Amino acid sequence: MTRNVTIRDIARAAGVSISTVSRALNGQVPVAPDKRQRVLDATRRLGYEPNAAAQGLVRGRTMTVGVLTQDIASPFYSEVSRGIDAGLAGSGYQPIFVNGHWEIQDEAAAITALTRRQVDAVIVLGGRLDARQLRDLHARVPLVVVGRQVPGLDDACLSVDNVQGAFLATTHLLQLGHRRIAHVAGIPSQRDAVDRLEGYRLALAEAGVPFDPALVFEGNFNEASGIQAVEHWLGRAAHFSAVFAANDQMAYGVGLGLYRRGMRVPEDVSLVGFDDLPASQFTLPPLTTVHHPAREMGELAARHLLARLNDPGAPAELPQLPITLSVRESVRFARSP
Amino acid sequence: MTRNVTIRDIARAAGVSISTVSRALNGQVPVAPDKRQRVLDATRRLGYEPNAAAQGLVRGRTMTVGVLTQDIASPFYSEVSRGIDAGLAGSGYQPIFVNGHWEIQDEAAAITALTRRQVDAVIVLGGRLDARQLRDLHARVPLVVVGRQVPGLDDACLSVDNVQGAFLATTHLLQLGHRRIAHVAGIPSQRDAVDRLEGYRLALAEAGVPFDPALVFEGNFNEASGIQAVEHWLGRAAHFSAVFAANDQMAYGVGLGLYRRGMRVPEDVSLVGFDDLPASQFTLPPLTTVHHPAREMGELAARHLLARLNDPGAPAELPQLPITLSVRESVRFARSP
DNA sequence: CTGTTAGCGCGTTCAA
DNA sequence: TTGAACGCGCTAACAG
Repeated sequence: MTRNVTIRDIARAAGVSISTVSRALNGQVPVAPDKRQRVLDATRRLGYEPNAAAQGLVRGRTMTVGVLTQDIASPFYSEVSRGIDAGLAGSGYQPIFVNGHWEIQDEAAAITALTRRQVDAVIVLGGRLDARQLRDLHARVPLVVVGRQVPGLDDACLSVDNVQGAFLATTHLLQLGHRRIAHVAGIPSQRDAVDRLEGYRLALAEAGVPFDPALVFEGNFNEASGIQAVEHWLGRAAHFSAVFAANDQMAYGVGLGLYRRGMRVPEDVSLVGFDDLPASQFTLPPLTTVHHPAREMGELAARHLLARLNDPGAPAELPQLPITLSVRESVRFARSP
Repeated sequence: MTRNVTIRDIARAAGVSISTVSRALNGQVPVAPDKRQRVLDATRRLGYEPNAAAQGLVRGRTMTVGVLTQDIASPFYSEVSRGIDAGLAGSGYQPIFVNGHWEIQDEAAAITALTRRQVDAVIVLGGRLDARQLRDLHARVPLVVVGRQVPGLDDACLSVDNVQGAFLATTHLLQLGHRRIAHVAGIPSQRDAVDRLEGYRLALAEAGVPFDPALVFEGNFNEASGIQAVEHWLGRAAHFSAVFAANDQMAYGVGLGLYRRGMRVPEDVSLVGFDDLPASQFTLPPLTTVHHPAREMGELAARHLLARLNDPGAPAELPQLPITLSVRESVRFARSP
């Protein structure tokens, strides 16, 4: 393409030095009004845009915050990203998103890409990067980890009490009289999954309902594993009146699996999810689910980083966001046996 | 944080000049094996990462392609983005995503942000930017516009034949005996919406079914407007046996609206969507919908740009991707009247 | 094969 | 208030 117009072109066109152009544009230092005007005119006329890379090089700040997400099309992380976008709006900082694909190597490569781009801060959404790598990163740049609790990085982690959320969901079912509650768990290597299973067990224990391993199916957080769970249970004639899925996507799958077998939600089986994705308001029936404040977490992470960027001495403390249950229509009283 | 380690630190540590470091790392020019090794060692030991901004400055290429998307959490554009991500994988180019929020001003600001960052190419997903702005952009940097057909920019646009897609959907319904087919249209200022309405009308005309304006509801591409459409029709006792929604999200809303009124899909009403979002495989029932090759479009856009970046003289031609119907379970024969 | 040097575009001293 | 000059970190001639 044609060579970009640079500050020198503007200087020449306005008949001033490049430092005057710089000053007129950045507006910290006083500049004679007429010269300022000439610079502004030339800028507009030639369509000048300062080169961000050059600015970053000399200023030592690039005004970007890197966001490592796992899958740009994952509904849950998209919500967090949207929050980040909103939290950064108007701050002058720009998010740059990279994908880790839930693969340690991709994640590491993505972090490297961010580092090379000299991002001023980093937000990591989930992922498998181990604690050491994250601590190393934290040592080089302000960091917030969303959706994970990393040992030794507590004040940089923003997550929700998953045990509590699952407890809430299960208790809701229990209070409605359900006793045979099945659970579609998530990937056991992910802490969230483990915690949610834990919350489920805790709630059962508290209600004096025995835990039955046959009612737990290990899924992978995708819709398909919800279907598999139903097939699995029905194939072995397991008996249950409710299902708690470790995320909404698996709950959708459960709904479909049940439908395929001619069973209705909530008439035959009650169903509760986890995450409260926007889509869950529109499923058939609308899904009762644990509300995960994804959007808010993103926004909070962004604002927190901005605060630290503007005042490195600012106290770190990230609050833990409350988790609630969104009660909709996928749950009913258990029929008396 | 602590000052970054630079090429000079490596040079010192390895006892060579900075140009040797550069050469050893970039590996185009021959370097003595022992020196190369010393450089590599120092690099690893000090954790050196080249500053991408500085590289970009001198090379004139930043190895990034800017992606202007509208809403990072929109299921459709996420799919396209995922395709872009895949298409760029391994090329050395990195996508950087910015959001336009379907607001001309935000879009313009986002483009400016990309320009300032000296992106080597741009992909625009939808949006409201007018043809002039896009042509200006095209003049400065290789560009592909996905999901829109911009006058005067034909060889840079990648979209699908929306008329044809809607025609396919409507014809499918007609062939199954439906005569009263309602349509939830999209935002009339968006070309896709207009084209899909057009395809619907064309199909009706070809089948000799009169067009009834009372059966068209103008939605806004969100789930909620699907519900509204149903309320609207039922409120005026409109009579229909099938609904074609201009996108899947509105189709979900239609499904829910119908459910609220005690009507079942497909037993009482047949339903067809447009886009074939991943979620449509798991709705109740799985949705028959026009398959929009979103992922492929993203990938194609990326590869196309890569080709042009590597060989600016390469022929431009972007193919038009075929559009098909994904037949699932939301459609049935019309009951004889 | 290697070191020295000249910029890439910009912000920021330092003098004037 | 302004311009000249320096340097941010790096690559690419240019001499050796």
